[in-house]
Amino acid sequence: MNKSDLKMISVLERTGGFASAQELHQILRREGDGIGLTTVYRALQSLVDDKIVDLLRRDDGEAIYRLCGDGHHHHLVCKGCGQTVEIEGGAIENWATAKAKEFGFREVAHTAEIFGLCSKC
Amino acid sequence: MNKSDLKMISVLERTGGFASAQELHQILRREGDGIGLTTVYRALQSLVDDKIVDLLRRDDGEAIYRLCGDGHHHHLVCKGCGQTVEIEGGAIENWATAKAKEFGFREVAHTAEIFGLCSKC
DNA sequence: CACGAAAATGGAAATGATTATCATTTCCAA
DNA sequence: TTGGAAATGATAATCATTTCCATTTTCGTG
Ligand SMILES: [Zn+2]
Ligand SMILES: [Zn+2]
Ligand SMILES: [Zn+2]
Ligand SMILES: [Zn+2]
Repeated sequence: MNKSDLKMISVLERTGGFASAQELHQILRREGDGIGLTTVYRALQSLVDDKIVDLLRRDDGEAIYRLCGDGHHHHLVCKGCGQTVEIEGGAIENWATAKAKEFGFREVAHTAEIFGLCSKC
Repeated sequence: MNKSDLKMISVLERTGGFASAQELHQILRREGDGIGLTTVYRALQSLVDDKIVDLLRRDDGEAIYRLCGDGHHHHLVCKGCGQTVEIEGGAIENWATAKAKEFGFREVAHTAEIFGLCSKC
């Protein structure tokens, strides 16, 4: 956890929803920070490794990042403004376990996200 | 649905699980087909538009494609060999609807996939 | 069959995100 | 203070995907 990591956490907090590495870099530059693009990528990767930020993909494949709470959870994401709500998996957790067992799969993990328009959008 | 589209369906059937555009192109070339990379991308995109193949992303963001049955369903994917089983969403469908309503989201869609190791791997 | 328009094709160049290099700077403990 | 490790950032390299454009194929019509 070095200086750049903290800087990335700070800008992610301020921007709220998602952002790509390139966008975060531009934001910092605009604010007068001379941080290099290389360092932005390195810091984000480090935060992803430490499970402090989530990495997901835009439709075009570009990586986007967001701060993410501890523990296992899922997301409800607004397609309009990017606002993200962390939610419990509820019944999904059992569903995933049951389906995996049914087909003889081991060491299972799962992903589940809901996309839609929030009340403001 | 032109000649190239059918060719891509054929090679996807033969390879079974996932494959990237580059990989599918190489396979066809190896088989003596002189198809161009551009055409491979075009055909795959067309099949995705027609919902005949699924597009998802490798960890590094590269697009991978797979044949996909009709209607809404989810997947159980082997991390080892890529074997994919199409499964029903079951409890997920209600979970997604309920969570969306709870937070005032409209026009919702969802994704859910389970990853693990199949009995052979 | 012959002709022309429209669609399909594929090679080459352009694009753009991400990663690799590498010289320089910053940290920090001894 | 100092020597080495870690961090930094400019630049170049990579590589999937898209764009361009000239050529070929397809296909309906006369
Ligand atoms: Zn919104
Ligand atoms: Zn879960
Ligand atoms: Zn397997
Ligand atoms: Zn579903």
